[in-house]
Parts: sequence; C-alpha cells; structure tokens
Amino acid sequence: MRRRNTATKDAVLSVLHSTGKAMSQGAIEKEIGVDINRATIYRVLNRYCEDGVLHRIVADDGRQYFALCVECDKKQKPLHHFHFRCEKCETIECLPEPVHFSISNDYKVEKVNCVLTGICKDCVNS
Amino acid sequence: MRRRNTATKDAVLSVLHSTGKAMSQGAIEKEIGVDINRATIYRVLNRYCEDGVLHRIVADDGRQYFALCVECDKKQKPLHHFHFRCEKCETIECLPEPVHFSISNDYKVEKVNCVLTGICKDCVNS
DNA sequence: AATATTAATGCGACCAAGTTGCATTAATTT
DNA sequence: AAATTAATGCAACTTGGTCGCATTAATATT
Repeated sequence: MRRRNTATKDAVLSVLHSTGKAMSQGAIEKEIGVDINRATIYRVLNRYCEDGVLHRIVADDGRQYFALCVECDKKQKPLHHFHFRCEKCETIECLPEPVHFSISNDYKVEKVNCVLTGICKDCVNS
Repeated sequence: MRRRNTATKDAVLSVLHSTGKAMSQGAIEKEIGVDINRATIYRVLNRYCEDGVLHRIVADDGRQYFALCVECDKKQKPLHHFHFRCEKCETIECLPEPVHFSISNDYKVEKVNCVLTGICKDCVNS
C-alpha cells in the first residue's frame, strides 16, 4: 500500500506550512482555495498522522487539530509540548514549553495531550 | 434563578461519588440505574460545572468527562492537575500530579486541559 | 394547606465533527 | 499502453452534545 503523490496532499501540507499553526479540517478547507471534499481532507490528515508527518491535537472544544511535526522540530520543541488554543482567532499553536510529569510505572502512558486555552499574544492586543 | 433539589441531581452526584472517577454522560447513564433522559443528564452536569461542583475534562477521544471537585480536594490535588484516560476500562482519573508551565505574559490563559492516555494501573495487570 | 412561580425534566429535532461504503478517477507499475 | 490499486467524491451514517417547547414538580407566597 505505497502512498501516491496527489495535488490534494500537497495542497494540505502547503496550507499547514503557510499558517505555521495547528489547523482543523474546517480551517484547512477554508484556507486551501481549491474545492476538496471534507472526507478526503480527513483521510489525507489521518494518513499524514500515521506517517509521522503531522500530529493530532484534540482541543478542549472537542475538535481535532493537525500540526506539522517539522514545524515542531524547527523550533526545537520537545516530543511532548503544550499547545495553545486561541478562542478569538481559532487557531492552535505548538508552544516550545515541554510537558513534564511523573506517574507511577503501573500506568502505561501512550499519548499526551495538553492544551491551554485563552487569548493568544496576537489577539490580546487588538 | 435559584437551584432546586431533585432526585436526578442527587443520583448523578452519587454515581460520581461512588466511582470516584471522571465520567462521561454515557457512563453515568449506564451506572445510574434509573432511567434519565440524555439531555437532562447533560444539563445537570453543565449546571454543576457552572456551580463549581464538577469540572469538565475533554479527553483526546473528543468527549467530555466530568469529575467531582471535592474528590480533587480530598486528595489535595492542585487546581490544575493531569488526568489519565484508560482506553481499556474507559474511565478518567484525576491524578495528583500538578500541571506546570510557563508562558509569555502576552498570552491570556483561561483553561488548562491535560490528559494522558493509555492503560491504567488497574487494567495493566489483567 | 392551597396557590403561584418558575426551575427542572422529557422528548424530539437538530447540529457539527468525523467516519465509512462504494463507485469512479488517476498515480504508479508492468 | 494496459493493469493495478491508492486516492477521491459523494452520500449516508454515527456519535456527542445542544436547543426549543410543552409538561412536571420544587420552592415561595398567601
């Protein structure tokens, strides 16, 4: 099941690159310009997550947001980092702040999902 | 708009007390014994959150879970604490582990939502 | 104790996010 | 150029959660 290159996949990646933030399917659909089916966008995003190109954040609004893993690398973000969801501009940002925790070895931790919510620095002064 | 005491509200609280964990509407409905409407349970839960009796956690499954704030107090949990969602027994636990982070003052942080996901200590040995 | 007030409930309809089945299209292999 | 099968579009569906509205019942008032 080798992956194939398509215009849709490229378009999704380029939108994520250009905004530099984590985006929901809806936000991507709005920004992407061309008309791409909702289900297709979800499938592209899910595939990228499987392939380690994107990571998925579930925010406290219950929705999924997707962010480039490369973006995180560039800014030297740790594997598990905080995310900030701005309620005004409706974007999610990967923060350089690492998530630290200690937990009994009896627990098997598989995923870490930390989201701060509020007004981001761009929106707080406007 | 003074709150009124009802059997439904008591039943919801007592289920949460008896399990000692954060529960979704669905889990509460299953455990509660009596037949209570879905919308009503949600309304009860939302009211309790407004009143500071419960707090709401949105897990990485995108669903809302509700936990007693008193439970947290008892175990001396900090205001912002980690939560652990077990994928096997489908419960969420409030952990005593506090959430620490530092972020630029330019951001206005209003909510903190941190969930670890995996297999809890009760399920890992079974 | 009887009545008035209005919060709480049940029901059904509704919405939004996300997924899935299936026929069709098109990227890669041969 | 033909064959293979991943990717897409569409519609239907699922699930979590909310809302409007008529009805019920907890509290306040008499």
